[in-house]
Amino acid sequence: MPELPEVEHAARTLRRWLRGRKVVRAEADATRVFRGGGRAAFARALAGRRLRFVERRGKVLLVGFDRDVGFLSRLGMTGKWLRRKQGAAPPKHSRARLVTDRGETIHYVDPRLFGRITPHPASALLELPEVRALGPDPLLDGLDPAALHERLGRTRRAVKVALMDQALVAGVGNILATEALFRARLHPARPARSLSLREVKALVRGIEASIAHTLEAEQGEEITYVEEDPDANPFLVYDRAGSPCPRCRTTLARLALGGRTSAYCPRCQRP
DNA sequence: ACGGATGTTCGCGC
DNA sequence: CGCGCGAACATCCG
Repeated sequence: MPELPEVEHAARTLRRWLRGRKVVRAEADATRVFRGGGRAAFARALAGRRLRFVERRGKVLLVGFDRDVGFLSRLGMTGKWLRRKQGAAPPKHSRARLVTDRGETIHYVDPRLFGRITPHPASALLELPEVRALGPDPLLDGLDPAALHERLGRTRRAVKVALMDQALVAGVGNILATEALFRARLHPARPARSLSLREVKALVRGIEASIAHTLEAEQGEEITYVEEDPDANPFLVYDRAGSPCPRCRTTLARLALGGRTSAYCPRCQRP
């Protein structure tokens, strides 16, 4: 479930679940989620701690508690946080848990184990190299078309590959890049440096519109992640290769770039 | 059964 | 150093 809009939704949800709450017990199973160490520290340090903040930077969640305790959470490809009432059966693939003073359990669930939880002092989270290395966050910082145009002009990569570089823009993944390029009518393989400022402006609008669109789809019941909605692909072109373009009805094509596939309209998005 | 999936990271080669 | 490519990670789904 992880790209900027989904992670933003996860942050808001986690914030609501844990606001004002104290963690009475924390558990962490021995899995790759804690690669890099900190599994024992997670369980030990969080017991008795009260939430201070849940922040997001790009696709990264930063969770802080009192006494300067905290952790960073990356959801990888299939990570998510879920809440279960007292006595409820744990969800499948629960990898770590926070039991609150209301008796609820907040599970970190991750079938493929691509996600990661890393304990750090709460005050250090924003200063971590992996957080500082992130480019501007479209929601928190906004995107400056002139600055993005300048950055895109410095690479020989395809615009879609450049867009997914977290140092250029934080939080854009395969879906968001695919959707934003469609909205901006830009071919995914266009060299990033070939884009005019006018085209970059359209791209920024495309990114913002795609984020807003996905966030809207996420708003609903507390555990309703878009991905879990069977048969409800809320995207314009992502995963729709072979279907008609929503704009001109031309059959959408598929293209692989940087190991990821894009759907695009060969008529609306010319090379 | 085979292939691909919203991410990150590493090694290899040019 | 920049960049493309493939692989690896582990599970599910069609």
